Amino acid sequence: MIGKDMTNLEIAELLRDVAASYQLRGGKTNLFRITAYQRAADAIEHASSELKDIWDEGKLEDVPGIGESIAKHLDELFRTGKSKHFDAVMDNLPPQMFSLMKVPGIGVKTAYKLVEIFKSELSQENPIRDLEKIAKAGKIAKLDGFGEDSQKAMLDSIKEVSGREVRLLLPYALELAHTIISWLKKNKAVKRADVLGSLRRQASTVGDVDIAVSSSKPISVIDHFTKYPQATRTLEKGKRTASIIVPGNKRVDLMVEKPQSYGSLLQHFTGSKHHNIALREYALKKGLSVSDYGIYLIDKNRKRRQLKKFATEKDFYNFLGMEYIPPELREDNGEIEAALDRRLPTLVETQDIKGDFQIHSDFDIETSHDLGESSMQDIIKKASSLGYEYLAFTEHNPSQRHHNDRQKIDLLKKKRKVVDDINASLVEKHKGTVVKVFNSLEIDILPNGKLPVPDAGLETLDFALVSIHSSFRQAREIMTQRVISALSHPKCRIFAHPTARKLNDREGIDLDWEKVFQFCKENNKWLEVNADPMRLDLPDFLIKEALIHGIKLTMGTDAHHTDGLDNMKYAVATARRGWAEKKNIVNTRSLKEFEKMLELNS
DNA sequence: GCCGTTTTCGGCCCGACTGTTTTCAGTCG
Repeated sequence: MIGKDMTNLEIAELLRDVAASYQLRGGKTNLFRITAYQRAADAIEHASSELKDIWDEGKLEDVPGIGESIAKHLDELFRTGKSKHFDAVMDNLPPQMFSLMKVPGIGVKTAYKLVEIFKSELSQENPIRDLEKIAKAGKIAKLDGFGEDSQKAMLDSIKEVSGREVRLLLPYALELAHTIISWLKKNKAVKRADVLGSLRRQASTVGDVDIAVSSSKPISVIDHFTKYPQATRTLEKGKRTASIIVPGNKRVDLMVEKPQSYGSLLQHFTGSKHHNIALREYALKKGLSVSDYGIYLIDKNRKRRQLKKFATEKDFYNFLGMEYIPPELREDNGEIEAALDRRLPTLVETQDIKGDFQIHSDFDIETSHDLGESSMQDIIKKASSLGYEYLAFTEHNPSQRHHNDRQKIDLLKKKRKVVDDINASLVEKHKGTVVKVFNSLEIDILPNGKLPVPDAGLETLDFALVSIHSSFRQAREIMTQRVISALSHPKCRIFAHPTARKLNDREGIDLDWEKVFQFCKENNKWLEVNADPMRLDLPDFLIKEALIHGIKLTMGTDAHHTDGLDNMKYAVATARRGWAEKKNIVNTRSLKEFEKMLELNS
């Protein structure tokens, strides 16, 4: 494989393999080099742009965790397809061991030992499958340092590892978490239970579910937890924590803490790991040692003296001289510095939203894509119940293939009249009643950047969304021009689900975001945060970039049924992860303000 | 190997659980 073609994930994996190799060759002397490589791997895996592009711009060393040395090796990797240094470190180590390490419970030492012993039986193509055969034959239990229990655990892990590829989307993860919390609350010893981890930080997908319980009887709580009826296996069970596997091979972790220290546990277990590490490193410099039990004061000899406990997270952050940091921001992305300077954003909330800007009704304009299932009237009723003042009907454009321009225009005029009639009938009964519906449309951006709707059709609209539903793999320059060309029409105000990604399914398109951001800023175009749990698009890291460029966002649920309007909270969550405030979101404005913004450019 | 609101040298987050052990190594989050 040429280095240039490597994805961030593949490069991260390579660096982790290098770290593992160092661990094997004298882990003691290389202790910090190992963590350095692991940190670099983490940084690259979480980087918001492709490392290749960062390398193109000569900015490898700007990535935190990549210094002079690793940058040099990566440069060689990108130029020539390999790094002599990485190769030398991994030289003489059997490649099978790196595969075996993908099985939970098998680390560097175990993997190496297994390959040494079973070298002839472990193929390079699928060593995990071969290991399963070996374990099934009972050969693991007979080894020094292993037994029946570890052999069984190994077999269970191998069985689960293949089914764990797909990460849970937010709604399913939430449902799972709440089912388990309901079960936990059947135990009287449970004072309080909370969803923590990446689910509390509202990440777009969730790998496992973390739950914290406040209780003075942890043993009883843990015992009850491991008896969860749907659990397929107990992974571990201690005095304070436990883990189970539930159907779908999802892992659920539990931690229990006494009420007086519960704030510290919430903080610790919410993560992210990187946030906590950065926080603890900062604390150390201040003579404080942070753990999940609280904060220790340390003396000159680095001895821990006194433990300060925290019942709430707010107390915890304030003690460190910081503002309370909302969970969505805890990614070690500048939030600690901002919290120290008291300049954290006041994040947008669901109740700030005054309208939904992507809804598909069942009004049939003969679209090429899917039609909505609910009537305009039912949607208005639902929107009113959510406290909205306005909304936009954004069915897909009439299909290209089955209509000539005349027919498209007729269809759009028909819809215009229906929307006008509805608006004439709407009266404000009380605050939070929909008083205006906008006549909009979600228009495909054709591969050549043109719109499948003639100008006379566009004229019937209040404003339009444009989005990509085909030819996802165009080259960056072509794709960028395609988007800008479509957005150039004065009626086109919103670029909907801009990356076109589908979580667990499809990567986003390749765009020159810098150019798109600049175009949007200069021409008063808005970027959508799509609330569909499969999309959550713009993604959080691009939202943060867009806001730095001074771009405004809109929020739409992409609902095809009245139930879909309830998804707005997921768009809000994604925007919060991108540091968005109320003022950054167009549909937090009053109807009057929004209409003024609309006139500006149309 | 990385990094800097003490530092360009001397630090580097903190803890739980398991299995096979007689005090701990390995793995994980």
